[in-house]
Amino acid sequence: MHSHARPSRPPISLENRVFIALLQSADALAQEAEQLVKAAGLTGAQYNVLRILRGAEPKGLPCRGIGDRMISHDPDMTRLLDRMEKRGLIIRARQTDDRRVVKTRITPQGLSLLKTLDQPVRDLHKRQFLHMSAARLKILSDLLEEVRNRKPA
Amino acid sequence: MHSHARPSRPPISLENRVFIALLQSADALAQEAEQLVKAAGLTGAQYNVLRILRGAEPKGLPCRGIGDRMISHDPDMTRLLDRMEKRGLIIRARQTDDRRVVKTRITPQGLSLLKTLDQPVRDLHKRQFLHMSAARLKILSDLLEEVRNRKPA
DNA sequence: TGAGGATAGTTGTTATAACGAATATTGTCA
DNA sequence: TGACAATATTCGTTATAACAACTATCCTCA
Repeated sequence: MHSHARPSRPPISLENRVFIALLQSADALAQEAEQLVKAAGLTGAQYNVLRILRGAEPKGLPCRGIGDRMISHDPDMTRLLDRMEKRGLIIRARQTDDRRVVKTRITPQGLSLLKTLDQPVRDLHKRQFLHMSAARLKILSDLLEEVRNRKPA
Repeated sequence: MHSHARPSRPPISLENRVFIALLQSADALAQEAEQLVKAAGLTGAQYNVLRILRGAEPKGLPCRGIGDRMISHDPDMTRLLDRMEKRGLIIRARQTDDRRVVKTRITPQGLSLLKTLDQPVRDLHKRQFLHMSAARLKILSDLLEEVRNRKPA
């Protein structure tokens, strides 16, 4: 055996290739979006929370409900919301009927900040998929749905 | 105007839906993989580095080269590699011809650790896409390639 | 009614990520 | 050659993520 022999590598399966392609594509797209919202002083997670809370108006959502709806589930919702509350983007109020629950709502400031990002984000996504036909985008959308809706083994 | 009016939300475009679906799918798959390699005491990034370095044997790679090949580019390669070197998974040596460059190689320990994960990771990916036909996987693979190879506007 | 368990959220701690500035080395060209 | 830009990596600092333990409140049912 040579000391410089290439270590045996497992064959790359189709599944493996799709896995990697999926993660790389997502990371590239997410990076661009992250950069965009960073100009408004937001992280991707914070932007995501704001959008969720706008969609949850006027009722607001409990801490857990936000976590469930997030793209990538954040295990430390409390302090994520702490920072956003400190900046006046959201407001929290403990429920009177069930005092365990803290309902979070987006503030007018949060809403107006979010509004300034709506068009730029839409434009970014248009650019990100500009080279793909609507038909192929639809197929991609369906396939991704299929990936997500798999039954856990 | 009502105080409880729903804030106006921008219409959700097809591009937007695909963006979100892509990120959610990637996150779900990545989470499972992360859990798997965590059993071996590795983070996803560390596992990724080990695979890259196995593929780069016997030459090894400079710090920057590893970063370029990673799924999600880590801006702090130095300390990521520091931790791995401390655990004996990799070894670093400054080049003599260009003393700016530090070449990193995987150690036999790193290789054997990686080897114990090969089969479990392959099995996981098989399970993750078990419900999809090879034909549809191929289409997905091609579409993702199309996403990644877009020309920057 | 009251003990045990479930649920919602918080907090402490440690490790890692993110960002920028700094160091060292090499290439370029006036 | 010697100043200046480019390249490769490291370091200092701050913010955030990850994990686990903890508090408070509510629910169930013997």
